[in-house]
Amino acid sequence: MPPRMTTSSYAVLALLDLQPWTGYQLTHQAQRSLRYAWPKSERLLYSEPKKLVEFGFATVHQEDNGNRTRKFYTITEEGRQVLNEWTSTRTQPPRLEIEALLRVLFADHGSREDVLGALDELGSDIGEHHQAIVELMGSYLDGGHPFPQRTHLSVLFATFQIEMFKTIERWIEFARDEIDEWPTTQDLGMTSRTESLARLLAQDQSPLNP
Amino acid sequence: MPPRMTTSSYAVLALLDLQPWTGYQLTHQAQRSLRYAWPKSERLLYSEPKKLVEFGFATVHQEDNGNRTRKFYTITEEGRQVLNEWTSTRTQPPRLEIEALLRVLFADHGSREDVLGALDELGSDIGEHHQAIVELMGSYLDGGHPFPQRTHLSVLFATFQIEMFKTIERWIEFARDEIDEWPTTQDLGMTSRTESLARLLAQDQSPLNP
DNA sequence: CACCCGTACTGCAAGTTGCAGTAGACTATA
DNA sequence: TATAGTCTACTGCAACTTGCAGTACGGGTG
Repeated sequence: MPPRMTTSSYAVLALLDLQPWTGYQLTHQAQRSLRYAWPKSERLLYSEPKKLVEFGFATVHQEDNGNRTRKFYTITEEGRQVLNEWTSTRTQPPRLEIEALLRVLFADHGSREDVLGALDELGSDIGEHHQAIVELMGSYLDGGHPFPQRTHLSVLFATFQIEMFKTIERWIEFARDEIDEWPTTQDLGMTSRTESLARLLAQDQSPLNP
Repeated sequence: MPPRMTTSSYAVLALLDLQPWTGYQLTHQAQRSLRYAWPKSERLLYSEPKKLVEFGFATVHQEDNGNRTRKFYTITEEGRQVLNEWTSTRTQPPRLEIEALLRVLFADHGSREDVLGALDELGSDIGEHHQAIVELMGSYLDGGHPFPQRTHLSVLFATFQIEMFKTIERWIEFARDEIDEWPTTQDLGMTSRTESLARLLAQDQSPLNP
């Protein structure tokens, strides 16, 4: 019956520590800034601040804007406290959900075009976010960080994203080249190319960076 | 009321296409082979084959093993058909959930040791799986693939994993070095190091591979 | 004045997870 | 030979999370 503080609750609490937000603003801010570390749905992001109020880790006050009201959430002293305590708890293991990879693993149920299409979708998703983060870094240099004292954290985080995106994009190109060599998706087994690949991997060497 | 075929349902169906499995075997097989493309809980993996039977995409038959029964699930012709149709549908966007990164982004609520600890946890999680996949590639070379005709797919998938793991491990080292330079976690803002980092990222260059 | 888009949410069903619980079979050790 | 521990083989349930539909106000455009 009683809900618990989840990682998502702490993520929202950490945003509230920056400034008070409305539910609507929180959903947008969270989806922009937390998307590649802790992606959460709009729906959840509306619910979390309510939970925080129940716990006493945030307060809510209404502001009238014409005929409608907006609810602003503000962190409390207790909220700041549990946020600080959270930093020394154990983290959950990482979790990568990439359906396009599943399509590669089971590519033998479809055509070469099918699996290449899945790679295209992955590439354009990643490409969009890649471009966005590069542009964001440009804006930081022009003095555009909304919380300038936190720039060192944002930039270190962005470094991860850029590395990740570049890696995925390089692999997609590699995979496309590999699949272009296949006459079909099925029953190829241990070809000579696959064998030399496996040999590299078994020695923990990267086939992408020669 | 009526459940739908989810990506997880297709993933299980694809495993059933390889051979019949019991629920217990499915959970283990799925967690070994799909873990880094489509990680799902043991609980769900027990439920999915039941759903497939309801849909008529699998059949179940009991085998007696002493005083207990094991339920084996087998794919049907309709199951094979929908599996083939699945390959040309759109994929879901990728989703990376990494709590350790959230700890980096909000590192200013704790000590340098706290955030370094979170990076350690990420490193050992990734390290374990990195080692496992390298060993798996070794066993493939020794003729150990359970479905030899699928080796080309498994190895291409493994290439992704190795690249990903190496990238994360390199970034962790980089981040550790960066954090070692910080006198504290808070309010550093745009230091000269951070600025040169941001400058590289804004030009879409990797600071890790000089 | 109608229509569309952005703001600002809520309700609900279904998908998913973690944990506790149940229970038989096999193995090592005292 | 008793018993403890581990592996096999699941089920039930509460809580967490998502996606979608629905509601409704405000501002700008034609």
